[in-house]
Amino acid sequence: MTFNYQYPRPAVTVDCVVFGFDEGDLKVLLIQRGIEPFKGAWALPGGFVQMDESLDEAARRELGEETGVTDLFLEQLYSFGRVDRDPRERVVSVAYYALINLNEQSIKASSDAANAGWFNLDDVPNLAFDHQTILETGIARIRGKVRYQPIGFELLPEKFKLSQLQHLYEVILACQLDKRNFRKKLLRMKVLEELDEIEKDVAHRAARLYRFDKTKYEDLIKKGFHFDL
Amino acid sequence: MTFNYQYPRPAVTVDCVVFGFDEGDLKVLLIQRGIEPFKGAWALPGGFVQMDESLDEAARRELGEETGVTDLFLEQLYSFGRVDRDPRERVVSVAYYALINLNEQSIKASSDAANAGWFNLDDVPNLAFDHQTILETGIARIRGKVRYQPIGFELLPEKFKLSQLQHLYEVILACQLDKRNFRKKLLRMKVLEELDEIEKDVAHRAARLYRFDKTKYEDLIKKGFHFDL
DNA sequence: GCAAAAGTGTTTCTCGTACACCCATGG
DNA sequence: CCATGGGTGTACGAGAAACACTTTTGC
Repeated sequence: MTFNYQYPRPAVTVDCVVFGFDEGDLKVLLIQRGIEPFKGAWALPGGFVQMDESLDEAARRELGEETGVTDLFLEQLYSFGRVDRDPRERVVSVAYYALINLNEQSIKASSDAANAGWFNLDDVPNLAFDHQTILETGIARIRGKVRYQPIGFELLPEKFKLSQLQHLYEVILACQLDKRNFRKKLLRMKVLEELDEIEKDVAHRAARLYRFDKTKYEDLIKKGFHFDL
Repeated sequence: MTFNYQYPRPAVTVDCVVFGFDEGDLKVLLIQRGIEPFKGAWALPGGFVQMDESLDEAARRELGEETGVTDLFLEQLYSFGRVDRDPRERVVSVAYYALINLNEQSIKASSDAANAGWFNLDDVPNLAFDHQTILETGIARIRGKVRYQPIGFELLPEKFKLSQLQHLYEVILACQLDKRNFRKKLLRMKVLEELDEIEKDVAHRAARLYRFDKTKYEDLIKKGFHFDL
């Protein structure tokens, strides 16, 4: 069975830049391609958009199939349409980026792809297609967005220490932050809920745990509050 | 002649939200549709992506065909892919937004479309397809982006008065700004070149003209400078 | 008692904000 | 001389930045 159209059409795919944070490093999920072209090369997870699903749905479906994770932060990134970005034929790819906490979730490390793995951002191999560009666009996006949107929390467990949060920002922004100033700033914002719990079984003073309070955050936004760094 | 594919494919279009500023108001360019569906309704300019052009090229070509303007600020906005966004068939639209100065450029007010016109933002009619959503996304984008990227200058003539710039910001951000503080802030940034020229033939004290210095701006960026409001 | 991370305050300085009057020009 | 918009300075307060020591815990 084939489908006939009066004019030629690009194929439409979604590709996902999935960022994970595993208690120290920011990583990205890659899939090793099992078929040509670029067989054996690493690539971003993705696939064709079906006719009965929206772009968002396609991205979420692909991610579920390839990682087993369905409940994550997912946002459209950019669409890539260079004429020759796929050697076989014209393909337009709508890229998404996702944020995931690698401690809480257990990620299905493979699927129909030959292999899958988490790569440290400065240790990424050459990627298939224009996926290097897509990845760079994704990195630029979270670098920019983390400063004025509370997306960092998506990469942490629900309950976290302030030092974890600070370290996350330091990794993403590639800079050093002052502990006291960081704490003052975050706590002054009033978007963190201070929990009664503290971490357990550590060989040093146990840290207090916090939780991001989305409700409070949204209330503040309505009042004109701007999250900033 | 028809084109046959093994799997069905969405059609791919580009749609453009073209913002213009005409010495007082922020406007958007709309086209009155000459054909079904939504014949007679107003819509964003746009059209199908050809197989031999990238998405950016498609947007620029459509804009050239419908407005006669080719040299303008154009940036990808978002891709829209709701399954039923076009009643005829599945269409994925990659939306762009463009900024244009309506004083300097003379806009070809029509083309193959039945009619075209500039609409004040709070005077936009019901739009075809999901173009209302696309327009709102575009408005949200410039509202957000104008604060931390120097895109406002794209809407002004090359040489402008500080009061024009301030008024532009007031319109886009829908707020009042203090004249003295606004001037101090902008001049402190050192991205404006103070020209020797002043405006002519006005029934009041003539204003000094300024020009945005892109080179200085890019130098500052490299040094870690952040444009902000 | 030592290693390792948690937690805490003060000072300085920059910048955001609020605010009112005189200036230049054309008609 | 009047209407219109152009142009300027200061005082206050909030928050950014810089900076070092004590606390708690497990081993």
